[in-house]
Amino acid sequence: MRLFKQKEEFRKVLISWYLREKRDLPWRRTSDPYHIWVSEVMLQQTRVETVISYFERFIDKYPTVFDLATANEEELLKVWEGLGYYSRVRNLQSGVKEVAANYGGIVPSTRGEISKLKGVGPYTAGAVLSIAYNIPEHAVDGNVMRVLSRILLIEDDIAQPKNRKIFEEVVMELIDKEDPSSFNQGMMELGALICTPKPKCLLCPVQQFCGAFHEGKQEELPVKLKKVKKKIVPVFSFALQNEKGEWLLMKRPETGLLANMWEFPMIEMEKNISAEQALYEKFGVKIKHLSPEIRFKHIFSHLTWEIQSFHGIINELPLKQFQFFSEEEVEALPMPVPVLKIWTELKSR
DNA sequence: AAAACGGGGTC
DNA sequence: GACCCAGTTTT
Repeated sequence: MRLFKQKEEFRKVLISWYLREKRDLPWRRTSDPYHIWVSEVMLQQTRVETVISYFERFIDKYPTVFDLATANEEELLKVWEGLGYYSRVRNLQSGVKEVAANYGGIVPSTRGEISKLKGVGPYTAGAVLSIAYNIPEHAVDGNVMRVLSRILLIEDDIAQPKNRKIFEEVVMELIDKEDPSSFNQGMMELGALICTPKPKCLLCPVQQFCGAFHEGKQEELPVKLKKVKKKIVPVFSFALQNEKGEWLLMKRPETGLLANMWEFPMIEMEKNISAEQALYEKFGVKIKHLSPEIRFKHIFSHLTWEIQSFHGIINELPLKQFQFFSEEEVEALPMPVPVLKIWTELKSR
């Protein structure tokens, strides 16, 4: 392909564009591998603008590997609250603990070692190695696959896991050995700013290298076939107070959806059961008066909750496994966004 | 290989 | 409503 003869020119153009146009982001003001690592984990499936404030707060609170290694898990979840994919932060702490214990607090600098850390997959490994240590390793994310599929007219389905290897091999052929950090970040920045799903080819610094542009196929690439059919799950949510005005919250299981987050008791709605019946059957609690609160949908990547929330007062003696919290205590617990939404609504009354 | 795993911005 | 975002882990 044409590009093969112009690899050096491509690198030069890409990197000079990147150095000129790159956004000023907090994690670009540091070379601390741990800080870079944190940013990469936060950025997984998450937009840059969303991550910025979380990153600054997180680094402020946990400036070193050792600060994070010794952090309290519930406090950690609270800092992550609203970011989503909460297993990321538990895996991150697990990985950081290993670095503190087995690597003297120094993030390892080989793909073999860093990839063994919890939460560090092929992308994050390559990103930390190239950005923090300037090692020529591939870091293939959605941006890079989109950019390369267009430049090289790669029509393999990027939703298929086995095809990721194609892009990794291309990057290893193409990467700049002198400045792999700017090369990888340049590819991603290009995907974020120019080679977007709806590409801005007229502004593109590497337009001359782009096979898709020459053939007018930039809108058709990359090929991505996977389609997910989402389930709809109707749920009841019960905000219950005891006679002292305290709130009943329950901690979700330690694995699965929203692991270890706190919520008002929630019940998946079956058949045409009433809220009162559901509450009695699941928790053995009888409520005199259950008043309907807000109804709304909460959309996850793989399912949708249709939430009907209720408010009620518990008069009878609560079971011992139930925990009640004051308003201040509730606010300190990590809660997922749909629960925060109900809570905010209740407080506004 | 496919599904699970959050939340929000955009067109 | 569909897409998709600096993906990884579990099944």
